[in-house]
Amino acid sequence: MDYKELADLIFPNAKPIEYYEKMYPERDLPEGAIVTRYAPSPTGHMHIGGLYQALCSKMAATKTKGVFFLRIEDTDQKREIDGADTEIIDSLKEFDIIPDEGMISSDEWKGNYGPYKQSLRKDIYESYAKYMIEIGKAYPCFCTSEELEEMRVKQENAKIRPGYYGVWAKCRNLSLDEMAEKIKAGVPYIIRFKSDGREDRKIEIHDGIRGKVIFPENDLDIPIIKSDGLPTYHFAHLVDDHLMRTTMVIRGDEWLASVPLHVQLFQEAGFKPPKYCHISPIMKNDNGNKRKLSKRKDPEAAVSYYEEIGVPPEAVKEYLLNIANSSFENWRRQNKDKSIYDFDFQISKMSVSGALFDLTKMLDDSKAIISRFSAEKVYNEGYKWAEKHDIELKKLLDQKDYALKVIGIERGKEKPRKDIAKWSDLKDNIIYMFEEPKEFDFDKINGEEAKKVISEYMKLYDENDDKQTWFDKMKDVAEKCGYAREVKKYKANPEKWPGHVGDVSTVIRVAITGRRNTPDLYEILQVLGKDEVMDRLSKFTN
RNA sequence: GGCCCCUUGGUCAAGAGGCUAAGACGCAGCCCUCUCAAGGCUGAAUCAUGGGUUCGAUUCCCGUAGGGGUCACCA
Repeated sequence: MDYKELADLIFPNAKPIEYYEKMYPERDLPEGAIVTRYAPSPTGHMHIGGLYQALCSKMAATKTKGVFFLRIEDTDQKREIDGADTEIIDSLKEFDIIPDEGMISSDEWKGNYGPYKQSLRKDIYESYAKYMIEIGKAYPCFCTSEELEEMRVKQENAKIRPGYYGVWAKCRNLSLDEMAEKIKAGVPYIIRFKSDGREDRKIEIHDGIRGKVIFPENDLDIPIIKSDGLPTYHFAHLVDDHLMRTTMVIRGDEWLASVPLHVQLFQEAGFKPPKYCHISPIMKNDNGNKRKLSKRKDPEAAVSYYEEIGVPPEAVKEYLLNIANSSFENWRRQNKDKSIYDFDFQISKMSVSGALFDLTKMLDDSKAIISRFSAEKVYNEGYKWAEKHDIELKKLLDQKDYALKVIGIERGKEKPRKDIAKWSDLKDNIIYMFEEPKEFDFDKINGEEAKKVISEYMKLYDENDDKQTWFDKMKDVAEKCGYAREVKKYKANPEKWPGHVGDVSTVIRVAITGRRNTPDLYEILQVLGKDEVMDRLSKFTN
């Protein structure tokens, strides 16, 4: 019995790897092009950290005219959640982080290196597992989970490093004949990697974000094929990223400690390892303690949260990009209308320590983005959101032509209004333009005095006035009622008048909108139209 | 616990052996021919800690503390 015979016994039908090597050739890409991927497990809702990884990967690939693909890592059937894969696909679409290749539904994909879903690649893994056995780098292990547990307890009690290695790796030293015998006898087994690493030797790793990191070599004979016949993460990573010709692996830093194993796997298999980039998680301050954003505890960890409160996907991305490369926000200020893909994203500039999530800052980004949207876009996005989350807002927006005018107030100027951070702010922002206010809290000028101001104003009001004329009339009203025409003059001699033109316009503002603070009053009156203005004002004079 | 990584204002952070240690969010104040939102200006606020190396360290080295990650037939 030799390795070849053992391999044939275990995987009699597996194709030689040359078959796949030919099927998935090296990619013909320009110099320096990065081939990278987002490779989530479909185990739950899409997480903001996942979106962050996908964004960074897409940025890196796009910048170098490379390839960004989506691979679904569903080798753990126990943890798999139905529909999670399509949720991931949909989320990426929603955020316009479109993969060049990868799954486009539960069972379809685009691209020449598929399937891009691990459960569909079982034959491929078998070929490569067989290959590993043939070259003497893998072997069957017959230990039961009870035996492994027992071993772990022993190791723990003896205070030695736990794991399947060295003298603890019992099956590693079985003769090939013994292995074959057990297999023929039907003893269940898994396939393990045969590590030649030594724990007392160091390996230097060059991470694309962290720089040089030194680890002990891996000496664990880790499982590569589980008893269900599917590969473990590590082995699937080796096979897939080799065959998909990945050049850069961008993933969460929980994988950093596995890099010695991974480069060893590539080396022993005779393949070229990718460049690794481990990104730090997004954290949250929990009572003074920093911790990873958690799907269970933190609503803001789920990407769906932003859709629910109505933060545009663009804003979420911009915020994430700020965290990734802080020079982004300066760039953005200089390049307000450019696509994010024009930004010179540097994966190496990413922070090594995890950033605390800051919703306030994201909302600030969001305000800036929404302020630059056209009225049509605000209308459309707001409407889409309202249909799902706020039926009353939807009703208002159903008066489309009028709603567009309302939304257009102070929009499209050099300094557009920045007062909407999320669609859930919209209704409160515009409601008084649709419904007459019911409560009026006049400020300085109230009661009979306010009535007088209003009736004087009604005498002069002409909807055809331009803004200057309109404001001059406001000053006339102020003067007529005994207030200062100019704020400045008033401030110079506050004892001379009971108030100024600002106080007077506040009366009109409150009478019309029920609020003391609103956008430009002139524009509001224009949009409301003469009839409505007179109607609202006359309530106070009758 | 072993191994690995990290530590600049409240937050995100730039930075380099010698700088008044950028910028952004937030906060405070002022300005801006009507209020807000903006915008402009100004301000308060930072190099975890103890030792070295050095003429000089926040930057380099070592230790300490704190934080994070990892040690599965999970990814």
